[in-house]
Formats: sequence, structure tokens, C-alpha cells
Amino acid sequence: MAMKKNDLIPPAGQARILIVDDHPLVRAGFRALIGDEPDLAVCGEASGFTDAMRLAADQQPDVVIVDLSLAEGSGLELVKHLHTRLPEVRLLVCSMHDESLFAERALKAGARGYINKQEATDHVVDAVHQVLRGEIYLSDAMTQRVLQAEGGVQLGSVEALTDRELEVFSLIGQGIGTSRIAEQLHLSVKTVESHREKIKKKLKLLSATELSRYATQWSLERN
Amino acid sequence: MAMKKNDLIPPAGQARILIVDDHPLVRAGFRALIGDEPDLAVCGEASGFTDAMRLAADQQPDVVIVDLSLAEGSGLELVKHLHTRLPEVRLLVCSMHDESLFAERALKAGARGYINKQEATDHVVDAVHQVLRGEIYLSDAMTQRVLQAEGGVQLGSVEALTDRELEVFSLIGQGIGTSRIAEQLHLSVKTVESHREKIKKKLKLLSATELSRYATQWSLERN
DNA sequence: CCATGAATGGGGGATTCCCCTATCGGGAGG
DNA sequence: CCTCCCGATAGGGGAATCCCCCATTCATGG
Repeated sequence: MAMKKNDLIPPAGQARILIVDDHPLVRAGFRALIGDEPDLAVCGEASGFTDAMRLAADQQPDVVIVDLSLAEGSGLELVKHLHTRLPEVRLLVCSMHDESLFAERALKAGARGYINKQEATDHVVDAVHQVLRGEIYLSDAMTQRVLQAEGGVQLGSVEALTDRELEVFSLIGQGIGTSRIAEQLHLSVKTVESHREKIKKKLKLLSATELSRYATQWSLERN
Repeated sequence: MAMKKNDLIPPAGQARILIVDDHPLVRAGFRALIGDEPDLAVCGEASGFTDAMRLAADQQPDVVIVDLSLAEGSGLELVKHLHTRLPEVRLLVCSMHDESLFAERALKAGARGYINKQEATDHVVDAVHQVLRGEIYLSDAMTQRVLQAEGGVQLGSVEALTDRELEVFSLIGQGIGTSRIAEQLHLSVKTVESHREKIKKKLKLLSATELSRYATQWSLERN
């Protein structure tokens, strides 16, 4: 996550922003906020993957604001593809999704910032300016979380899990309860609980419900 | 669901609109859209139940636009309470949720219209005008469905859930624990537990983990 | 060799799960 | 008008889990 300085120079006049979000109302909100800034201008809108890729290629925007849930395709996929094909374009992910679950994924996918929709009205202009300067934007809480994870080689990813932990994690993702996991793996319930705790720590999850949700999503993604 | 004509007369000058939505960006979108209309004016914003009730009492708006998912409390509850305490105020529900699942519930709770966020930018001004005239606004597709489905609803799946149960189910799907659900809905933990039990019975789920998994999947599907 | 980490478990208090029952208010039907 | 049912609320109580401690064993690499 070292910050490279091979960015394009900031645009001379107005910076051009492309908005990608499946909710027309949210796009209207962005337009209103960004339109008030003298040095920013909205150069296009898209609600899905295909339109976004085409518009980004045509318009050559300085910043693309990407929502994670799109009408067509996924936001994370869009970030990866945009980052590959148009690496000079700064990507700012703005999502309603749980920050702890997606901020790191967004950064790994090539985004230069992640902002929660709850705080978007107050900070989106700041965030855009910041990524325009080549910096990375994260909420204060999330900055802590990500930076402190720099110590560990892998950032809160499933790859950091031990084989045994991954087995347990996978079973959790299949909706199997603690006691049944213990049966299935011929372990004590206490051992499974210990594994759950270690998994939670490694994935930086705060509660059993978060673990369950994360495991379920992970399980669904690779099916 | 017969249309009563005991409405107040339309306001003489500008109609006053109160916006209730937990996403600041969406509120900004509404403000931009409504602000462009000469006969409409935004008289306040709220993100949660309590603020909305207070503002509605203070401001005496002509129309309240209510999102179904709020920062504090639930939109359906808000519609019921507003309809009881301020029956002369027209309520327009605007949600990202599946229309077929919530439009009927919204109307029964006292709303005079339901508009999907996907089509909000194009139709919200029409919808507001329509409810101001004392008519009921629904999308064309939904009008058909509601009017013909007056008899009975499909049982056996999520549609079989009660309003309250559905709210709890949705929060479970967002990975929120029992105690925080209780906080958010201003309920006893015991009540939330009761709802969870009833949901499990209705959906034929055998354990809390199954409920969590099912709710998570359901929640992800409609994002 | 011994520091480290993985795998296995336990203690114990807090919380949740799960099956009961119970009240209360509103709407459907007699 | 008056039951009867049901949705919403909530408590009791025992079992299960959660969650933060900790201990032991065993392999592996520095």
C-alpha cells in the first residue's frame, strides 16, 4: 500500500468527475454537491458496468466515483477493470456497505479512497480533492484499521487464515452451527470456539453476527 | 383501500415537503429535484424516527416523503405514527426496496403513494403533485398488482412475514445482532427474540445460524 | 534449543437461543 | 355490540453460544 507518485499532474482547469451509481437519486445528490464546487465538474453518469467502462474511455475523467452495488455488474469488478485499463484515472469508492468489509477490498482492487454514503455529503468534496492530489482517502476510523493492519503481511484477508481456521470459516459460511462443526471435525466445542475467536481477530470482525455475515458472503462469492 | 375524499384542500402557495431518509446523499437528491419546482419547497429533513416526528409536528408539512429504512426506528412505523397523529399530512413512501413486497404494506400503514427509488428522479415530482391532489400514486405495474391482489397474498415465504417481522428479518440480514436490533427499534430484547422465533417458524428454519444465513442472502440479493 | 505459532481444550461470566406463557389492542365475523 | 383471532410486546427459565482469559502439546525454523 505504499503511495506511488507516478500520478498525472492535477488538471489545470476543472477536474472532470464520472459518477457510477445505480440509484438515480444518489447520482442527483452527487451532482448537486459536486456542481457547487468551482473546480469540479460532472462529466457523466452511469448505472452499470458497461456504461461506466464506455464513458470512462470516452470522457477520460480525472476521478470516477464508484458505488459497489451497480445495476449491472459489480462495483469491485468495475474498479479492477478501470484500474487495469485506465490506470491514470483516480477511483473513489463510495458505498453504503459495511466499511470494515469492503474498504480494504476496494483499495486492493485499485481504488484510491473509500467513503461511506452516510458521511458522503460532508466529505465527498474533500475526498475528491484528496485523491486528485494523489493521496488516499479513508474515514478516520478506517484509516486506523487499515494502517494498523499494515504490520501483518496480509490485510485482514481470508488468506491469512490457517488451514484449520479456513475449514471452520467455510463451515460457518455454510450456515452450520458451532456444535455441528465440532461434530463434523471431531473436535471439542471449545476448540471450535477458539478457532472462531482467532478467525474474528484475523479478519478484524467485532462480533459473531459479523463473522456469520462475512462467512456467508465469502461462501456465496466462490460458488 | 377505497379512496376517501376527505382530504384537505391543496395548499394555496408552495406546498411544503418534509424529507425523511437515512442517506444524506439521497436527501440531497430530493432537495435538488424538488427545489427546481416553483410550487414545491423543502421545509425540513430528518434521518430518523424521532427527528421526523418532531419536525412533522413543528413544520406541519403538506407532504412527507418517507424512506423505509431509517437511521433510527423504521419507516413503516413512522408512517403508521404520522398517519395516526397527523392524519391530514400526505405520506409518500419512497424506497429502494422491492415494490411488490412493500407497496401494499405502505398503503395499509397509511401512505398515499409508493415510489421506487430507481424511478424516483423521473416521477417523484409527479408523485408529490398527485398525492397533493388527494390521489394515490403507484407505478403502473404496481397499480395493477395491488388492485387485483386485494384478496390474498402468497404465503410460505418472506411475503408471509408481518411488517414488524420483516423489519427484524432485514436487520438480521444486515448482520446486526439481537441487542442492537432492539435498540434501533426501541424494543425489548425479548420482543426481538420473539420476532426471531416467529420468523424462523414461518420460514421453516431450524436454527439461528440458518436464520442468519438466509437473511444475509436475502439482504444481498436486493441491494 | 527454545521461540513461535498452530491445534487442541478449559473456566467463567455475559449474552443469546429456544420454547413457554401472557397481556393488550385492533380488526373480522357473528 | 361482543366475542375471537392475531399481531406486537415482553417475561421466565434452562440450554447453548459468545467472548475474553489461559494451558498444554507439538512441530518447525532461526
